[in-house]
Amino acid sequence: MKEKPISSAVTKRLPRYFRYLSELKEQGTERISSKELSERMQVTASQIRQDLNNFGGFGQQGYGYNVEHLYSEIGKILGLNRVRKVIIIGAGHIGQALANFQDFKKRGFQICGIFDVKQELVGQMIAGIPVMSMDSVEAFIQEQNIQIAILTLPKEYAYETAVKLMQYGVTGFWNFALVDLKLPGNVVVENVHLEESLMTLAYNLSEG
Amino acid sequence: MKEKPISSAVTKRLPRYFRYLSELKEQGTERISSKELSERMQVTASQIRQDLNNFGGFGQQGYGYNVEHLYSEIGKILGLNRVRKVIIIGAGHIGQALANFQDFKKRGFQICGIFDVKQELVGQMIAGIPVMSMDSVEAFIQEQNIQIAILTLPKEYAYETAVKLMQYGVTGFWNFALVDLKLPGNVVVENVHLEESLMTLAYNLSEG
DNA sequence: TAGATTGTTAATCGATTAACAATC
DNA sequence: TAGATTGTTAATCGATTAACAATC
Repeated sequence: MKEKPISSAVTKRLPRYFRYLSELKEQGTERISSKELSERMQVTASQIRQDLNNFGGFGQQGYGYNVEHLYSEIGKILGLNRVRKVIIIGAGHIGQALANFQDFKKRGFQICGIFDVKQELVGQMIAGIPVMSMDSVEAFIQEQNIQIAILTLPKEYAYETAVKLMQYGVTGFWNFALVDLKLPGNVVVENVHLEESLMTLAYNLSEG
Repeated sequence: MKEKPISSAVTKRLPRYFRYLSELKEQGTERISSKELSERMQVTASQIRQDLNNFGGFGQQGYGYNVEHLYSEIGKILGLNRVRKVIIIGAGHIGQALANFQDFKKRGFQICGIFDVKQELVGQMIAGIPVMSMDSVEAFIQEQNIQIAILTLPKEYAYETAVKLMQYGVTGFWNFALVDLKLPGNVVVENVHLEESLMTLAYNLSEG
């Protein structure tokens, strides 16, 4: 049983396939060929077939892919079929916006609490979720069995906080702080570096 | 004069170089070799030298790179040395969070206005910026010479709105709506698809 | 069956890494 | 000068695209 590791070039494209399939499903489209999908998505049909075949043969010669089935398979591959408990660290503007982010539920992410070091924020409700003190985060993670932390705190505190949260049991981070978290051990970090995205925009604008 | 197009693999790494150089500068480091920087950034020294040499020879044999100088050069390449006028379309949670995003100013992005179709939001102040009606966006863009629009509106309206804004004079979009904006003509679109980032996190968590 | 379209192998292309002569 | 480190060419690696036999 040799596990062939799938390149991140491929896995980063999965959510986009998932999105297009979700739209096709809503439109009531029953089947789609790699060629048709490639035209919509502006990629090559070859790439679509190669990508999907990393995970299995979901299509059928002469027919294409069944939209409903492929959608559900990619959902499973992405791990969207399970529920995950999440906390937000930092009740600032971005933390608040994310607490109100409606897509979480749809994707199995359950926001259980928001934490902040600022005592004056504690007790406040954000999107129906109470802001709690960072003092209580350890007990909360362990009692509630929290897996994921969303980091929306100043970059200065991101690393030390992440290390502590790991020790309490967190295994995944959605990191909005502008640092590269080099964490020891087996954790997953997904970065959203807004500032870098903004600079890329600036660069491309400067090109003409 | 043959303009060699620089691959996006390279240009997407520039903001990260910029960030590390900014940190080095703050620490007071005067010079750095590609080898030293490669260790900090966890990339190869070869890649750093290759990347930088797309834009010019910023280093010096036997010495390395002058931090201050390289920082400023990359800033110029990224186009951070000019001021750009920006509006936010959509005064929802993400729009509000971005209005409060402090890094804009630092990078030459000047938020001039926030627009929303909801009349009850009009007149409200967000981060010292007034929310205006979408009815007045055309005149505003033209009078104020707005270049960039940040799209934080429901995906259903993103495309039609973007097309209009283009016609009014906007040349760049920072798009937070979950659609691939295929816009006609010469505009720059930088996407921030939070939902896709979240799915990537889910996928990586599922791997173990 | 004939036509369509997959799954997969082979060819191409581009990006990354290694190596080293040039030079500060 | 000797040592360090660049800029750049060449080698390697990986990802994308093309092609086509298999098959629904």
